[in-house]
Formats: sequence, structure tokens, C-alpha cells
Amino acid sequence: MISHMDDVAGLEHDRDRLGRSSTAERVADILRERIAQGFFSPGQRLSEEAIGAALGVSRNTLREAFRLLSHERLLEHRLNRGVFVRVLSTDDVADLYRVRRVIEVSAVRHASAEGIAAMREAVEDGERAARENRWREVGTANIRYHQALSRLNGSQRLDDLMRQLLAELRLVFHVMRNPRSFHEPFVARNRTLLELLAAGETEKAERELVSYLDDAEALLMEAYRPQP
Amino acid sequence: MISHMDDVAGLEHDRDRLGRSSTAERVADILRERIAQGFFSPGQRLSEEAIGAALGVSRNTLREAFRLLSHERLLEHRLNRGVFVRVLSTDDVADLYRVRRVIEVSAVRHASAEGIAAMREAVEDGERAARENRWREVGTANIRYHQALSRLNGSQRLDDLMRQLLAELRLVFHVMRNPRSFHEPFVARNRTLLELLAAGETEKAERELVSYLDDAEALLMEAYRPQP
DNA sequence: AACATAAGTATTGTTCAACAATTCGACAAG
DNA sequence: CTTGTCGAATTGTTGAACAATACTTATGTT
Repeated sequence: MISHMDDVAGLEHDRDRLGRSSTAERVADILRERIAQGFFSPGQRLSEEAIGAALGVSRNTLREAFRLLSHERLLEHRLNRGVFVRVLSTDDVADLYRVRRVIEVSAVRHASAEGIAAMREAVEDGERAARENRWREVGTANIRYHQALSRLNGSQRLDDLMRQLLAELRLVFHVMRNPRSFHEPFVARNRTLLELLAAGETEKAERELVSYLDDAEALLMEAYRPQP
Repeated sequence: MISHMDDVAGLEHDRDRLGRSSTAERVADILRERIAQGFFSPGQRLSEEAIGAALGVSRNTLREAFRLLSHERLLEHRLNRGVFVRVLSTDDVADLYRVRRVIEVSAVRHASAEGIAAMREAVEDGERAARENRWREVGTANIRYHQALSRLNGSQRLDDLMRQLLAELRLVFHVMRNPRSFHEPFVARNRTLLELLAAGETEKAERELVSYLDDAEALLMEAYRPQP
């Protein structure tokens, strides 16, 4: 009997992807994607009645979804006034990059062969998309790159934090008028950092990463200053 | 006209302390405290009907509170089965200490005079409580100490992460039979680390901290192995 | 006795309708 | 131009209802 179980053992890994589908969570998934794609603009209010009617769910269920996204800092819940798509201040951007420096610098010190392979894939995807002038894809490849970098830490919780953090940053990206000017310089720098890590040059890699993040923050701040 | 506005300008800072009291959040506060104090045991199921009746709130409101605490990883939501007080595995403990190493080591590198003062207060509270054999207070002082340490990073988000992380660790502490044996050694080590930081010996401080966390993790794992 | 199956119960998931509480804009009064 | 008041619109919260799922107990078969 047990011999038959061995065939099924591999499935246990995917088990959590089955049961975890309550309506509220699926609603949250939909809204999260819409926000990430810029379908909802920062500052926009999300009406319970309108969205509830549009998705065909009750207000209570929708409110549960709102709570989830508020906790992820994608929505902002103001008492008796509703939920709004988060508007990041320059202080928020500064804080996000403080966290990125902590997590990603630590990741560089934990570099491993398998982890670097995942980064390499993201780099090549980004380079390919850049050659074909698909800058939206360059952006997503860049996000995958930094997720892979963060994963070097080997911590589920830091991965979650990084994912949430990059989702917040997307709120800023959508405000920028010219995505190419922001993403273009970092295609090459992703490659540079990758090769330094692959060569075991962690010292140089760390310096490159810090300079990388400083530049990215400065560029973002520059593009973000006008309308705060 | 604008000159009159200057008087009010200082109030904007306190604005967030006004509205923040919805029933669901207050319920979450109560439950969070109960969990922290070990009133609810890890693994215990929290019945919607029972707790809703005890607190005098409707199921819908209570469920919103459950969502909040589930997202903080204090409760675990299993579909169609209810919410349970989280039971941490040894893998969880290992992950928590991975995150602590990243955050706290980074904090050591950002040490500043004002931040160290807050740590000194926590150290002295802990030493006082230890002299008077109040080991529960030693535990809370220790938590305050590490929160103050984390605050050296100067990041709101890292502070939040640290607070959540220490709340999770409390779930483990309650399983231990003898709190004294766990907390006692670290009263002196908190002082040691503090003085190294105050003296600007960041190199030594970092080594001490890493060794500190390694020992704490090992001790916790040892006490935690029997019953998972 | 062991095991599978089926019925029944309890609990959660979701919706709906209602009302209280709060915000916001408009308009009037000073 | 400020202040006060009214009313519409929206959120906050409740309670009840029903569906969907999990747990328990009883039942029947081998």
C-alpha cells in the first residue's frame, strides 16, 4: 500500500495551491493585479458598492479583501471614508530603499550557485526584452531579478517582504512618464552584478549593489518630486 | 491668513492618533494581547460563535479581526475549518532567526547616539527585573531592547517587521517550561553588546551579536524539539 | 472485529437587508 | 469670509439566513 503512496508524494508540495481559494482571497488577487498594472491610479477611491457589484460579491466579502490589501500597503484604509489606492510619499520611497539595501546587501553575502542561476535567467529575459524595446517586460524581468537576489537569503519571510516591497514600488513606477529612461541603465548593471557574484567577488558585488540602489533611488526621487 | 495656519501646523503630526479605532481593529488588539500573554495556546481553535458572543461583536466584524491577525502570522486560517493560534515549526524558528540576523546585524552598522540611549533604558529595566526575579518582565525588557536595536536601521517597515517577528517568537516562549533558564544569560549579554556599540566597536559588536543570536536560536530549538 | 459507507450535526463561507455613524458638499446666516 | 445646519451618500456594524464543507456518529458489509 505504501509503495503506491510514493507516486503521490510529490504532489504534497502543491497541495496548498488547492484549498486556498476563498472568495475574498480571489477578489484580493484580482484587485492586486489591477493595481500592479496601473488600472487603478494611486489616490483613487475604491467604492464598496461599485466594485462589489462589478465583481458580483457582497460588501462583507469585499471588505475582507480590502483588509488583506491594506495590510500589504497597496490600499489605504481611512475610517469611515473608504479604501484608497496607496499614494507613496518621497519618505516612503526612501524607506523602501532603506529596506532594499538591508535585504539585498545581505543577500549578496549569501550567494550560492543555484540561486545565481535564477538570477541569470531573469537577466537574460531582461536583455532580450530590452533588445526588442518591450520596456514593460524589462520592468517585470527586473523585478524577477531582485526577487531572485533576495531569495539568496534563504528566508521565506524575507521573500514575502521583498515581494510586497516591489509591489509597493510599482505604485511609483506607474506615475513615471517614461519607463524606458528608468529601466534602461539597469539592464547592463543587472548583468554586471550577476557576473561579480558568479565570480565570487562579493566585496565588489556589494559596492556595486549599493551604488546601484543609490542611483535607482535618486532617479526615482527625481521623477517623483513634482507631484507629491 | 496664512500666519494663523502656522499655529495648527504642528497638529498634523498627531492626526493619525484620532480616527484609528474601528471595532474590528480593537477586537484584533484584544486578541493579539491575549495571544501574546499565552491566554490562548498554540494550536487552539478560536470559534467564531464563542468569541463573537464573548466580545459582543458580530461574526462579520470578528472575521475582519481574524484576517488582520492571520496576516500577522499569529493566527492560521484553514479554509472551512476556522482560525487556529499559530503553531510554529522548528523551520519557522530557524527562519525567524535568519531574519533577525539580517535586520539586527544591519542595525549594528547604523548605530547612533540617540538610538543607543533607548537600548540602554531597556537594558537597565531588564537588569532591575532580573535582580528582583521577575522573569516575565525580563522577557518584555528583552523584547524592547531588540526593538530599539532594530530601530537603529531608521526604517518604519523594518520596525514593523521586527515587531511582528518578536510577536511570533512569543508563541514559542510560552511553550517553554522554564523562562528563567532562557532569559537569564542574555541580561548580561544585552549589556555587553550595548557597551560595545556605545564605544563604537562595531566590528566586535557584530561578532557578539551573531554569536548571541546563534546561541539563542540553539537554546530555543533545544527546548522546542520534544513536542513538534 | 475491521473497514468502508452513509446519514446527521456543527461550523465556516457568503449573501442580503437594515440601521447607525460619519463624512462631505451645499446653502443660509451672521 | 467664517460658521452653522441640513441632507445625501458612504462606510461601519449587526443579525439572520442559507450553502458549502468538515467532523462525528451510526450503519452495514466482509
